[in-house]
Amino acid sequence: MPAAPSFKDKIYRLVARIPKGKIATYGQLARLAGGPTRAREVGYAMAALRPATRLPWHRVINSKGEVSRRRRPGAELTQRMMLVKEGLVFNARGRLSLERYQWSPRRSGRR
DNA sequence: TTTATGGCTGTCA
DNA sequence: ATGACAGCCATAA
Repeated sequence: MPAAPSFKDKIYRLVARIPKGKIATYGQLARLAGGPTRAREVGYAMAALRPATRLPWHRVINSKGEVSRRRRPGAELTQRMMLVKEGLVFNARGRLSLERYQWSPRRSGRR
């Protein structure tokens, strides 16, 4: 029997499911992983990814619909560029419409 | 141990 | 709209 996956692992699994052209917020992922108050850990989990990861980490943004600022400036521009490349459109204030782009996971094997 | 720092978020002024 | 604050909690030092 496999050990229960950690919160972090659940987050990674969820991120892997976000389809191209869609985004999810940190808080949303935290809720889906069963830790409604642990959004910050989601951000932490993203920050811990290796540069070579295949996870679509760039599809994770904050609740305001914008790319979060980080410690190392510049990387956020990369993220934004990747999203634009996938066809998402930022408005004049540098935000994405959550209405339009937020991912709604379909109930599948999870649970 | 304690303190500081985050890729966060909701509430309130 | 913006900004301060308080919860949140894993990591690092």
